Amino acid sequence: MDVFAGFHGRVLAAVQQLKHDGVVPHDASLDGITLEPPKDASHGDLATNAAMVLAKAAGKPPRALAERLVPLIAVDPHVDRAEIAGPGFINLTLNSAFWPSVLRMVLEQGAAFGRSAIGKGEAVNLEYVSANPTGPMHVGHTRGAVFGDALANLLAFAGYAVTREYYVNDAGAQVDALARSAYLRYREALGEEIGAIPEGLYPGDYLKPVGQKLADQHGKELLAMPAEQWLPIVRATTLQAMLGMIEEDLAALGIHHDVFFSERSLSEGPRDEVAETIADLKARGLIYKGRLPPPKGKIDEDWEDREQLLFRSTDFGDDQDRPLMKADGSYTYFAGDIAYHRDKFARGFNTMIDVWGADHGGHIKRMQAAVAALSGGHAELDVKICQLVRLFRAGEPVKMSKRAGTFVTLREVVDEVGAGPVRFMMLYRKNDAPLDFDFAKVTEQSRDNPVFYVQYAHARASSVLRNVAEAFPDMDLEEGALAGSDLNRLSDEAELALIRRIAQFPRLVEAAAAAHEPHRVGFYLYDLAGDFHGLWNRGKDLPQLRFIYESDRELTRARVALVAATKRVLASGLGILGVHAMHELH
RNA sequence: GCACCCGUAGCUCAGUUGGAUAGAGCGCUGCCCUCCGAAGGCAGAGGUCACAGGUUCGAAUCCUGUCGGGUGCGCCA
Repeated sequence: MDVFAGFHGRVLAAVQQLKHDGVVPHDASLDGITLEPPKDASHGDLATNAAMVLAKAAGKPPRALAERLVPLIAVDPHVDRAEIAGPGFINLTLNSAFWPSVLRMVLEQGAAFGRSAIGKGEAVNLEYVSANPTGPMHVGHTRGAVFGDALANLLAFAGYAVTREYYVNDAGAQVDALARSAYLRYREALGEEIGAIPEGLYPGDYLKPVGQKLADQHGKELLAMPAEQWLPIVRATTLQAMLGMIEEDLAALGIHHDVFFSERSLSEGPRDEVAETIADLKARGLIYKGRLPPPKGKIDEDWEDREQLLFRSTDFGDDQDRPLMKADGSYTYFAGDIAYHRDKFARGFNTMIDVWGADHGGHIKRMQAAVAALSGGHAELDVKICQLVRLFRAGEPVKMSKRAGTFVTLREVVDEVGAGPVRFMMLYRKNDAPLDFDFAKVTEQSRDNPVFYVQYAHARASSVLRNVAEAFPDMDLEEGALAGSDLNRLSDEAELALIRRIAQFPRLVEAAAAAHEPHRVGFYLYDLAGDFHGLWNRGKDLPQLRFIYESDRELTRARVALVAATKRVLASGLGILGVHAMHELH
């Protein structure tokens, strides 16, 4: 619940009054009216643009409207002053009783502070990671995994019912290649000399245990079978092993999915959902047989013009219709993906979010077109693209090559710097901007490293609570008890600045959730930590500003309440990011 | 050629969905501290928000075009 919601209501009520008085037309829209803390603190605690938004509809200058609104708003007992400023802003200065009430709210609500109901329990399907199950996860997958997971946390915090889903690409030719690779390892496990792994197969050592397992389970019986027979067996065992490995990799980052959805099950389950989907789209008149122009910009010698089954994605804003069937008669990946999203819709999801890698940006429109088509416009798909991560070691780029086998795995990164720093750094950037990840930087203890800076703030707050327990052993440090302290004693500008920042947390959560942008939480935490450290530093010069002030027990108690509230919001924010809040640095 | 993303301080990036004098960290300059309550602190300089138009009370933000960088462009997933 936004701590400022009451004031927003007050502004809207004032506008209604003007409508009632005939100053503003009844049909004037109130949509654009905002009430938010201004960037510049000299503009008061809250500012509304109501007069400017309504000026046109009312046919009156903004400042004249503001004159009418001010007295209506100023009756609020928490509003000290309402002033007209600039082109027609109304700036509100809240009286000193308001800020302590915010702090009290934080301490009384505890972990619930900042939680929101804007999601209204709406079911959201969030699909992320979905890495091909052909080996361990590498660092390139990490960003999307962390992003998706933090976004899920954020949406849950904002009141959505989130399902975390992993689409298992277990149907393509690559999975057969994987199975053949495992079969070689199986023969190897039985003592055969297999030589080098052929081109096109997966050479990684991680398949050796799979080969061993196959040998343990099946002995030599697979050797006697024709490929059509052993392939499904080996494939199933290998996929299971790969998924187990991926789940472990994800668990190292604290990531757990609710649903692993098999691509293969779409067409090999009890129903052929891909065929159903195509029939569905056909019934809607969105499928036809036609030809596509050859791809431009590069010469493809294998290109041959042919008639194929196409989906009319151009009807929904795509710039080309898209094929559903390959030359050999099997479905394209896109056809399966449509069926998959149709399945999500059938499961009751009207809001879907997919997290994809940068190389799939060109597929957004067609997938959104498909979702619009198969849901009759009732479902919405947002696709979040995570740009590349560039790895650095002390400023030097880390060279990676999949072919040379020098790529860095997710596990290596987590083992080296820890899950928390990895998560925080991966989230400390907009998802659609490239990200530099420096192994040295994330473990550095300085203000330059936001992970450390935020963790330090939480640890420092914890430390204060430990110290106060020594100075005042009988003081009840539970949040609920601290809420009862005399918070009016907090009057220093640095203290108020910190409270103001805390007060913004609920609004920030809602904005970040609405925009699907978890990175905003990370930046907020950095600012919050800055305010907290700043207050601490003032206590360095001015001992009377220190949190623990032994000659004034009640003042100490009020300040400790502020520290506890800060700690709470830091912990909640870190919780959204999925980063464990540390009580001590080491 | 087309589509999408990006272009903000010397560097790395935020910018509350269109608000007031565009912010932070690093780097730079100057001053202070060396306290023990763990990252030293404070202040300052630094900007044509790539460029040109448009929309309106008001644009870094929305629209059009240009330039520059990235990604992708049927039968891979």
